[in-house]
Amino acid sequence: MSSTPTAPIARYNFHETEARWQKAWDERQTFRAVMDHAKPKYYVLEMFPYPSGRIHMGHVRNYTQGDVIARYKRARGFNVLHPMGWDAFGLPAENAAMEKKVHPKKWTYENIATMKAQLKSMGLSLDWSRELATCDPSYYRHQQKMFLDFWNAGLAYRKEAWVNWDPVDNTVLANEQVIEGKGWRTGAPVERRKLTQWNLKITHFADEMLERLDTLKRWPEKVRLMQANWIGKSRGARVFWDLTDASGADRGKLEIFTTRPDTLYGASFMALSPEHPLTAELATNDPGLQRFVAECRKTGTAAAEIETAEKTGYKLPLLARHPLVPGKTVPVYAANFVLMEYGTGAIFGCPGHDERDHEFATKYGLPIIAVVARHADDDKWSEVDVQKAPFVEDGVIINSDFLNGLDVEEAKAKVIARLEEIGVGKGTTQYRLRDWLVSRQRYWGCPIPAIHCDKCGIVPVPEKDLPVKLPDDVTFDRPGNPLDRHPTWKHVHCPKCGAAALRETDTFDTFIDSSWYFDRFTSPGLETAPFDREENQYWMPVDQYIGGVEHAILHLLYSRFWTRAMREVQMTSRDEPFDGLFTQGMVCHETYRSSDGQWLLPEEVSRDGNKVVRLSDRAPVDVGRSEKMSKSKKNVVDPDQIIRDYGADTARWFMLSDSPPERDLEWTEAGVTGAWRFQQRLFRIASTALEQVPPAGTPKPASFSDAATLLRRAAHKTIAGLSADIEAFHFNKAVARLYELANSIDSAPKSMVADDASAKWALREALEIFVRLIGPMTPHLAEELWQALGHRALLADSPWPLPEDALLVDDTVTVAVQLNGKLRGTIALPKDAPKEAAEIAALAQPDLVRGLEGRTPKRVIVVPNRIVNVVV
RNA sequence: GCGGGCGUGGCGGAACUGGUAGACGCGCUGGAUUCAAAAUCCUGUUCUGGUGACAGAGUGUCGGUUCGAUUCCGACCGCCCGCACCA
Repeated sequence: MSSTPTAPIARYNFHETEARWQKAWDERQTFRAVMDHAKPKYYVLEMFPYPSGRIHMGHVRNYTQGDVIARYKRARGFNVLHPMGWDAFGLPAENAAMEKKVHPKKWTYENIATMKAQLKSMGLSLDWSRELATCDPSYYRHQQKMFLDFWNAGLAYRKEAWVNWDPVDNTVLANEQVIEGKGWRTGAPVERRKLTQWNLKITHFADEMLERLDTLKRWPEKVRLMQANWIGKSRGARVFWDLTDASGADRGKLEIFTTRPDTLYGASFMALSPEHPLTAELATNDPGLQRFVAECRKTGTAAAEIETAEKTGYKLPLLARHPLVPGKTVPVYAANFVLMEYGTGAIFGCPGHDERDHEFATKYGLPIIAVVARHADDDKWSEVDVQKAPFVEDGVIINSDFLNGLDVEEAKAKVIARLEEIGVGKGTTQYRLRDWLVSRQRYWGCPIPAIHCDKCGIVPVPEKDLPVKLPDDVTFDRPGNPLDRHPTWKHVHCPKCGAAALRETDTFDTFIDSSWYFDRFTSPGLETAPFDREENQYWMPVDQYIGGVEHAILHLLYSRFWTRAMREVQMTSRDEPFDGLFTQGMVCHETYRSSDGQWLLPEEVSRDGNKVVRLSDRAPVDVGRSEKMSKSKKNVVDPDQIIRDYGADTARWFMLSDSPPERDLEWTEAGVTGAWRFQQRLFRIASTALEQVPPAGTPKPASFSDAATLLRRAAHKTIAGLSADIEAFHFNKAVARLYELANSIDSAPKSMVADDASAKWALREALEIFVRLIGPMTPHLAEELWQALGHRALLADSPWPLPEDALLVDDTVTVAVQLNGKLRGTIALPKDAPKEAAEIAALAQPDLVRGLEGRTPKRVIVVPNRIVNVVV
């Protein structure tokens, strides 16, 4: 028998294993969350997906990260809520309806079924019993009810405003759906239209939402900054200027906003937005002005166009009286660079100290007055020539009567006080944030529960009539909103007077659907309310939210608003929905192009030496830089295929390796096979070690050999380090630590004395620790090995290992010996050795002695347990 | 223009509050195993010089603080992200 080769250790069969454990978790409802006041709760949530058809690698990365946290927290004894749902309303469903002649509902639910199966194959620790889809009337009925409550509380209103209109699709577009001035789907230049639309009063909470950003300690600084910039608070003043016509007759007041009231004495013109009501009024009998306004409207909103667009103005037949300088008047223009949406739609021009005003004044030959001088030493200052270029720095106020000699900040306060005193202005705060326009002329969205009655005006749909359900029998043969042309749906009776009336045919922006789904997860299926107060109180807020940084403003801002709106109508007492936020990086891949410019899929090309060729004809391929995976550039890898070829654990492991989770990850074939090989290697290491370890439950030996202690130290240090890494989202470092422990376990048997029972016990201990530590990352392999180790309970139900403190510190340390700050050698010292001993040992270190060349040390710096630096 | 981030081997990336730069992985080198290959195992791998012990250089560039700087400060160069005619 000795000539018979030992049977090769079986390869890890991930197909069979992963399916088996997924079934086990499913059957035992392992991840079902139930309220339990005896345990601390932990709510882990990843941004729910839009059911576009198939999951992509971005999803895989997002849900893997969330699953690591969820499984880890669960092992640490938390009552974890980790739900999943579908952001199921939206434009792509309608586009599919038009292009593929399939009903949006059918298309959406089929996609959900496909994607759910894909997510299940990843082995995520999700509570699927709480699954929801926002397109389900049982979900959106509550949304409609909340909207009515907000309306009632004055947080929802209709207003006429300039909106982005796609002339091909015949619908309003959100700002984010306008890319470089064109509709994102049609590519048609977006028009500006004045329409009456529904808005939510997000500005009501502008200041609170800004202030509270500072308290979101577990949010990325970057996201908080982006939100702060978006809200855009600036302090300044509103100033009223009396207008006259050329003959001096009174023409009313003009209100402007400025952040630089200190430069009021430098005013040389006034400028109105082309969309300002006064401009419109004057245009009625001024064809030249009409042409000017029309011209301004044509200018695109693209950054490049704005940058290069010349400042142009149209002189109005008006003069403005300076509020502080009796007798002084300045001309009034309509100007293309003044935005109606910000401030009051009117400004005063101070060309001496503003780039834009300077350009305008130069063009129209207006006076340029210096009112701020450069601050010099002491109380001195030097005037700056502002004729060629404006002086925009802080300085000392000059040529400004009672403000002279003050610095900018002092002058602002003083001039505001004076304006208020004489009643021509007041200090104010201005926000960049605008109210949230939520109407969409689209079918596949939540109907807005309102009725238009000729007699009663806009009437809310009575609560008993909710939900206003979307009709199924609609057609997509023409562009525009199918609800609007539905034969019967919109014809109703007014709930107030009973007369014939029309239903609102706009639907809500889908960002509303995603503004409260995390609350709904606390009470899925509840019919009487959006959520049960007690359940909601128990589970909310979300402890850890994970998603892409592309939602830094929109979704996260809207959700923060919706939470406050619910508070306003006494549904909750909460201010913020997300306690912790993590924004993950994108998944990228090289791009490939054939010589005729066609994009190629990664699976269509092959590396041939150092060249890349097309598989079909070996033609050379241009390799482009790594970019975010996108269908349009075809640089996508299908998660399904990866899971089929390598298994879910491999995909998960690769997603966590190497790249820090907040940074972009480059998907490579080599990386995946590397991850796969490690899974196989682990299985082999464990199988080999299992042959040597004592049975489960063998008592801990009274003493340990050196080899045993070495391994135990490695294992216990890994517990401590890995726990810290996971808490800090350093998954790449956690992976590196696990490689190290795997290497230790692998080499341990080789250095083990044959009959060292303590080392064998330590080997089992290290293996058990290792298996528990990989549990959150590669749960299937971990369960398999856990069972192989002789455990009957699921690893998913087993607690996280705790390190023995005594094993976390070494009793000897390696101390570096430096000569003039340069490393010469190292010495081994007992931990916490006295400084004197360290110095003596260091000065005896042979490499140092040689380096000293007989010189006497001038000074010796000893940093305990770290370094001894000898200075000569 | 404003705001923010980042520059470390051939590559992805480590390095706690200033204390042995390059952990871990990929790739590559040489070797073992094999008829051969794949897989696996062992060895080496920042650069330059040297057979070698070793020496010198080195974290975008230039300077500063310090016994000691990837880390702190100043100036510059490059890349990335967000916002942008916001008064």
